Amino acid sequence: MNQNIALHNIPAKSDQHCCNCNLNSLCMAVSLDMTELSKLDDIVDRSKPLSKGDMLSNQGDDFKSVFAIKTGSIKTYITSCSGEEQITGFYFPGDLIGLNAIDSGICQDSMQVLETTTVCQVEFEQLDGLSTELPRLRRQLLKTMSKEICNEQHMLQLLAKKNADERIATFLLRLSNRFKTRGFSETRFRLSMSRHEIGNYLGLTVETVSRVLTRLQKNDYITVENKEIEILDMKALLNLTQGKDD
Amino acid sequence: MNQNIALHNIPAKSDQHCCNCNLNSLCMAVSLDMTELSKLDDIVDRSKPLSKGDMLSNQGDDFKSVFAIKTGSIKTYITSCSGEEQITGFYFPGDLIGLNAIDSGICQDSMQVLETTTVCQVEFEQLDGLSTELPRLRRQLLKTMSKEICNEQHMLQLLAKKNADERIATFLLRLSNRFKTRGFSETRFRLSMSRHEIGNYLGLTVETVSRVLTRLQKNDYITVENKEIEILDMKALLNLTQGKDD
DNA sequence: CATAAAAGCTGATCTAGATCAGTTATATAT
DNA sequence: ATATATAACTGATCTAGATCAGCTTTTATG
Repeated sequence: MNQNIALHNIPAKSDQHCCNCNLNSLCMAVSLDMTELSKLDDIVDRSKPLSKGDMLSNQGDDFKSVFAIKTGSIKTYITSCSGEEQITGFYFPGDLIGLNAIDSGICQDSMQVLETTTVCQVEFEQLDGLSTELPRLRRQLLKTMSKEICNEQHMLQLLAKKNADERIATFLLRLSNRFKTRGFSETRFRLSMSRHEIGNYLGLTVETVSRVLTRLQKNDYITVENKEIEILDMKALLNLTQGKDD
Repeated sequence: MNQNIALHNIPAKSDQHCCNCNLNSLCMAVSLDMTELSKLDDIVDRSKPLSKGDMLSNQGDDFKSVFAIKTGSIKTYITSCSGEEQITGFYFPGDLIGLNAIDSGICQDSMQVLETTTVCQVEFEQLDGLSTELPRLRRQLLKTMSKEICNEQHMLQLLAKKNADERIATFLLRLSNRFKTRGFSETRFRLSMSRHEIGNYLGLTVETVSRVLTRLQKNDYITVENKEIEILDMKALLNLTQGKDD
């Protein structure tokens, strides 16, 4: 039996439902049952793949939708009145972004695609409406925002207190952890962002990012080959993040 | 007629209801009508005044309640595994704190009273329950968290990109703004936190905080007398926050 | 009220990381 | 495949703010 033909018999769209999505245990759909999933599914718009550089939102836009990432990665950044950019986060499959615009009704940050990426778009008013009948969805939205606040509080600590080595080590371990959660390798992964973007996010210059990565490689904590990272000594990196240098 | 006696005829508790609270247009009660306010009132516990140094929560505690500040001020901070503290925010009357624990069910930060302070305590499970019947309350909780995320994103930018003068100027103007919103003077106020705490929050040492405050005073942008601040030249401070030095 | 402790200020020195400058490698376009 | 632009790396130098040290002022305590 020809597998290709068999595949053709299955409508391509069949995977394109929340109930079949392998991320429904990560995104806002977590904890919903089949009936609830289908209600969520009704208000989700799925995009064709977006290309590197595409914008999901621009700071100042009217707030309409939130986005759940299916594949790829996205950076969010705020632009100060003097035009300076500050990257506020990198997001991966299962992440839900855009909720920070609820208060003002205006997009508070810009969202740019870092590599070929697909997203699920949900109009916030519809999501908010659905959450009135699905307590678990309501709770999940609160949880998502709560977690986002905690993440940012840890970033505050990183920026206020940690040196360059500690920042980079923390960054790599945090990525490693997030990839692990998503079922990818925790020791080998590809950085979809540039050194410049890493530096911007971590409050360091490109040069410092380069130097630290080189140093970590010389210590045999990691190997770096362009955007490919392999973590060789997780424990050493973890010690670094805690300010120990032995 | 003796006013004191007249006052005695009014139960002391009469002000102690959401419907009479002068902060009900600032805290989570914003946008609730009288009926809704009274339902919120039913689940609010009001504390006797807390003293400087008292803890509202300790990082790691089970999450039970959120707090709305009535008078005074509170700092929140996270403690890293190596025991280092990072102040994550200063909070004033009308502010609602504790929502960042929703995700984990564990208090993610410690909350300490900076001066004599009174708070309204609300069990989160009750608040969450009430929010199912009061859409405006539900929306307000989302807004509060959304705003908190945006605030922290601006702090990320401050810590990643701004120099010491810009950080202090931004800090003072932000305080000024918050006092203004609360009906206090925007040009004269008292810092309830120490120089050490300001430095910790802004990623600076105490010495640098002192030096910058002295410098701003020498430039006639502000006057500093211990904890009393007067802003003399709002525009100059604003220019500073935008990285202009003329 | 006296006294100890904590908070705040200021000068001198040091250093992590920024800045500047140049090279090499990679990605994109022709 | 070749040219060009962009990203990444590395060395040399500079500097903002940390660190160290000593002093003064304010606050807390018996």
